[in-house]
Amino acid sequence: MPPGGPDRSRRAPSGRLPRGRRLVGTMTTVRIPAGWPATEEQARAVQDELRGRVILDEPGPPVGEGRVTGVDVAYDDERDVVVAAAVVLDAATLDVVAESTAVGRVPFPYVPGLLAFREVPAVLAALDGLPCAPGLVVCDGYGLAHPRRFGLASHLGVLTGLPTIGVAKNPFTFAYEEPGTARGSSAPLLAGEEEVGRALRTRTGVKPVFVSVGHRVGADAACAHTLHLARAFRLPETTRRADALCRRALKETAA
DNA sequence: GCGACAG
DNA sequence: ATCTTGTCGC
Repeated sequence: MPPGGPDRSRRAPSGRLPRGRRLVGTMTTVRIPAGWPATEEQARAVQDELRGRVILDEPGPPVGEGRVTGVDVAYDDERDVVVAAAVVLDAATLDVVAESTAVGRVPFPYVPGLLAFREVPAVLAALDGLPCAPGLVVCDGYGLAHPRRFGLASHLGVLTGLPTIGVAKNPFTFAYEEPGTARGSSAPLLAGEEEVGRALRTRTGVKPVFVSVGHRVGADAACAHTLHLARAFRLPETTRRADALCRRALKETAA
């Protein structure tokens, strides 16, 4: 190895060179945890056991103060690769404060109701790689709104102890009445008679997002945070940032 | 039994 | 989630 570090004169074929901003922050390699569920039955048993540890009676952090972190995951199932990203924003300005990514092998197939077993190890690693405390964690998916009331946001909350909420793009199997057309309008997300979340309109006249409580945050606060984070677009800035980062990291991992 | 089903 | 071109609009 010549002085000055790796040889950068060798170039990938033109056009395959990553353009744009370089990845910043840490890039962790994830191992599938020992004892990670291998079957759907085992995974459901884990959910049934951990569900009792969810905390639902805390109001959660104040809106617009401290830090808020978005987490998301991208896949290349062909290559058995998963990349997670965690992006920390200043809650007042929504400026990016820190970023972290993690790469690993896909630990579980996609099964509705068992999404967390696919995403959690990589997300935990991405959170671990952050140089600062995450504050409130906003997940791409559900928390309480789940067949066994223990979705991704609940799972991540219990494992980390952090306050979490889930903001999903689809109603999953749940029912809801169309909320009012104005930004800020909401309607209950229902599992039969039980309210498990809210359909929340973040942009006037645009399809709502589906908010549910994860861990240590109440439903009203979860919606207030979501509205605060989704000023210019339908989705919260946290998930937009995390989504963009893990996709970019996935592409640059393949190359 | 059949279909639906966060990402 | 991912596969994918152009297209309409600010």
